[in-house]
Amino acid sequence: MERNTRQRQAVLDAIQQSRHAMTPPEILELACKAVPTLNLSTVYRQIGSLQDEALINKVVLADQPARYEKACSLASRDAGHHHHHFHCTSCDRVYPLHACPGPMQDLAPRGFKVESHDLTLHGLCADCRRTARA
Amino acid sequence: MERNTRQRQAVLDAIQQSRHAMTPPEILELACKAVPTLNLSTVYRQIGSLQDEALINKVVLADQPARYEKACSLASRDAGHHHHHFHCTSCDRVYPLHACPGPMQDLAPRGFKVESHDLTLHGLCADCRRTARA
DNA sequence: GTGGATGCAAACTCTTTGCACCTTG
DNA sequence: CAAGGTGCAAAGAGTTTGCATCCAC
Repeated sequence: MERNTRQRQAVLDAIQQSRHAMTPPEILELACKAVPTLNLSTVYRQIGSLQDEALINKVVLADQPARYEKACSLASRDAGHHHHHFHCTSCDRVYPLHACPGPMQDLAPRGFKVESHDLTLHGLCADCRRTARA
Repeated sequence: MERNTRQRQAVLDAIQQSRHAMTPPEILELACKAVPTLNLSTVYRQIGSLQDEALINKVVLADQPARYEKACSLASRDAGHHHHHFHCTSCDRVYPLHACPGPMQDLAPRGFKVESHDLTLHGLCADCRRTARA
């Protein structure tokens, strides 16, 4: 898939314009504003090719539906820049984080070899925290 | 659910005897050795009540099927002792970890409030590492 | 004996796929 | 015009539920 259809552009735009990772139904809803006939199957298919082309990343958190975010091409590291996520327990949005606690070999039992890690923080995002205080 | 049926005992035994977290089909397969007529629905229902009773924990890692592990009642902290997991990329097993890098408030953007975190390490477990070296 | 648990089948959610029609290059 | 994409509907995994039967208490 690489043909530049309206559907493809609508899906890509939806994901790139959002500050947080979105689920396929959310992507559909947003992209439908540009292409009303857009179908969930097409969203899934485009999500598939956009991932292959490394334009977007799949973000799956424990016990959460799959979400997709724009691949932040930090100009430096070519493929999937290592990062983590923050999950707001109030609005249920997932935001990218740019910090990382670093290597984790010491947390594993002796004999285990750590090759990578995933970290998710849960709490209140700035918007929800502000609202909660009002 | 609290009646002590053979099915309940078989499901609980299967989960408690394992050193690693198991998926529902794995639990079924193991528990079927004790109760051959055991059904996946029953496994799911028992998993549900065992969780309510805090005898087992659900472990869901990104892009992985749900798994269940015995709740390690460290005698100290009553409910769900905070811990993380190690996922072996070779044998696909999930092991509990007992170490934790600690609080993570500094990794979140300003304005965000961190309340908890999930961490998963990926790599080779001791068994697979040993095999790989042979 | 009776209410809760079980087994089976059907329903549900999320995702993928087959196929005829439509669109991009 | 031809290759590839789209929309719809149906098929698949994983999990839940309705219901008649069964069994622990």
